[in-house]
Amino acid sequence: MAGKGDASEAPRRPAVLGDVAALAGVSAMTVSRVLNAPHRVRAETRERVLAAVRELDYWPNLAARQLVTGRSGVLGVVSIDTTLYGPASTLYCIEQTARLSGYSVSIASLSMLSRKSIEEAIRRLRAQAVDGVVILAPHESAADGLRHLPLDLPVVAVDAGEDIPVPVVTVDQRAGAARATRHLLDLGHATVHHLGGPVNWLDANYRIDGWREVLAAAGRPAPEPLRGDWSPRSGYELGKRLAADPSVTAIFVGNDQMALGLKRALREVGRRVPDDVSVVGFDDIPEAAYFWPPLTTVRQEFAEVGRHAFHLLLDRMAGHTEPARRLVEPQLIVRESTAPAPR
Amino acid sequence: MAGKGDASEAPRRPAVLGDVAALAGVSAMTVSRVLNAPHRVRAETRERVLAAVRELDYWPNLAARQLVTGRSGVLGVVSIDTTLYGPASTLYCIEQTARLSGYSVSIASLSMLSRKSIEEAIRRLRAQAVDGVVILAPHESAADGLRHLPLDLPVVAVDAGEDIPVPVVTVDQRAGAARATRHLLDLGHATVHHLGGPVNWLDANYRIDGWREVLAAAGRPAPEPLRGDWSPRSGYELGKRLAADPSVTAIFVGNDQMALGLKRALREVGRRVPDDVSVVGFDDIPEAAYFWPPLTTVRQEFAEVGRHAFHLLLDRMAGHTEPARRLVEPQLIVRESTAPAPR
DNA sequence: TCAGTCCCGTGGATCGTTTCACCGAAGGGT
DNA sequence: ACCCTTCGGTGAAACGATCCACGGGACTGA
Repeated sequence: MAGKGDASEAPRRPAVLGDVAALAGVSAMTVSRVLNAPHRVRAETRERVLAAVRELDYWPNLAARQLVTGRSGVLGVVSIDTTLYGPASTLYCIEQTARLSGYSVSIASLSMLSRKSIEEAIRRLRAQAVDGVVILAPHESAADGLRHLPLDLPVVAVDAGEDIPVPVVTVDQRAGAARATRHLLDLGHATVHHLGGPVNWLDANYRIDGWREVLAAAGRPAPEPLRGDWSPRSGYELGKRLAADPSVTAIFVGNDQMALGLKRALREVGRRVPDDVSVVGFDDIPEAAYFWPPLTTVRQEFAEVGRHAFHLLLDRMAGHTEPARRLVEPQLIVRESTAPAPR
Repeated sequence: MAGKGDASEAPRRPAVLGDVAALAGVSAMTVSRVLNAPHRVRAETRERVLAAVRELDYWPNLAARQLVTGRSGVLGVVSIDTTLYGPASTLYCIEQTARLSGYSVSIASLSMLSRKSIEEAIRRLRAQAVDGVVILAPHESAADGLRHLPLDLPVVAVDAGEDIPVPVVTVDQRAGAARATRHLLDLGHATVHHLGGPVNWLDANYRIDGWREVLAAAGRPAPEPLRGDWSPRSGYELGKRLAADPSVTAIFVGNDQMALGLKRALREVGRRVPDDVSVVGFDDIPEAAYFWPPLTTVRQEFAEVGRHAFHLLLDRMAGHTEPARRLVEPQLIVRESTAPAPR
């Protein structure tokens, strides 16, 4: 009545290293070698061991391994709201890249960035014995947390400020904003208004810097920027103010979602895009090309950011400690929401 | 020159349980009790131990704990493309909920759902000794993977099909689609066309079922549904076909992004929404309220899905094994993209 | 045949925590 | 003064993989 398979499969206890060794007729040491330094074992023996591994569906117990090696093969990612397009994309790409190198990733998302919440998240990840951490910290109040990190934990930050003791990879927000602004000036607009992100978001501030610099270089007045919260709603609310001012003909918006809200506000008062006012967004979310009109925007290569972050982290874990700042170039995507200034 | 703090802080070896016991003047056993069953220790002793814990900044080594208990306090989430709004929101909420109960979450995102890739992801998570797994598997080809899960691992699925040996929590897609379709019929449209998601996505199919049922019940003809890939681009491409047919006056679209693309196609041939044709989407992404016109759509409460998934998983881990199917009610959000049928 | 490699086994220590069985001491209620 | 409960200590054995030092065997090439 044994059916197929051996009759003694009742226990179902997951196989351990010793079982593999026994089945392959080798010692535990050899199995361990096959797993961790395959080239040091003769091909024939190696095959025999691997066959046993497959046969028993053996997978090494990471906890045991970690206990002795001190390494876990797990990376941590701490991030604010992974529902946002940017963090979500970056996270996704970090995970994909990490997996190819045999790492898993554990997440700790924050509903709020502060020194306390970051420290708390790091502690949780560290308790899990992650080998390294990527912090997605596009927030000013995160900087404080980043300056007081435990020194023995490899960390890299994404979109963090300057003056940070860890490597940072970030999209060159300043350059992106500059490109957007210059594009609008080149179209003949007298000046460019700005609807930016929240006050303590670093990207928001860098974008304002880039925008201001270009205006200054061109000798144009820089209107006071408005600050939204990234949501379409805030773009709409603040957009109503801009829409009411007939002198504004060009608006650079801090992200695509707010641009969407802004465009609705413009439409509601009968101002056409791009005929009456030109709009440039930021991010190039998948929807942007299908807004009406299709949105001119600045594309951020989040995938590249993720890849860089991972590789910088690997460097860190390998002991290289030069703090680097890796800039990823954004790209202006010209679509149909911008046009020459009306006269 | 010791400054503040003790002079012997050179070694910096993280404290272990024994250190705490020594400092508090109790045995290791007592420390362990304080950590795992605090009520079994007198308040005074407990305080002394906790003080030592704080003093040494002690955190238990999870690997060691896990090695003996077999529990890791880590949950796994396997998901397709966490960049999509639905999975991202669900994941976010699972993580938030899990954290409150002391669990961490580890992710395994898939670029493709198949039995093989699911098994592989599960294996990776299981090697990390996760205590349980949530699978976000809105895909038909995932069903095969779900039917061959290891029996000893607590699993719950989100958005999975029927006939699955694990608990499932899902939004009631059929009901959502039915509501959308009925809404359009109530407005006097002769029939409702459908632009759906990819063939092997379960939600897409359930939505088609719901749409068909309502049409059948009303005795209306059901046009052949078109199938996109969720992207605005596909909504646009397929939308051109619908836009070219003057007899279509009402379209129910499988998600908001495709609805966006569709609306662009309609606009390009001069058909107005909602005057000439009414459009209903699905998901209620944050942008939907700011599309032009604001999109009538079916809202999915992903947060609730995440919470339910987590609690079902807790049940499973506690040993309750009745397979449940928990339905979350979607909600029709009527905005301005729908109107009475033109005559 | 000899020296030099390369493979692989032995036996046990190690990582840090939980858990077991048992027992002693202190304190409260009757 | 008795019993019972609660609190806490002892000492050691797990958990499963890695790592160490060493040495013996098999193979190669000259």
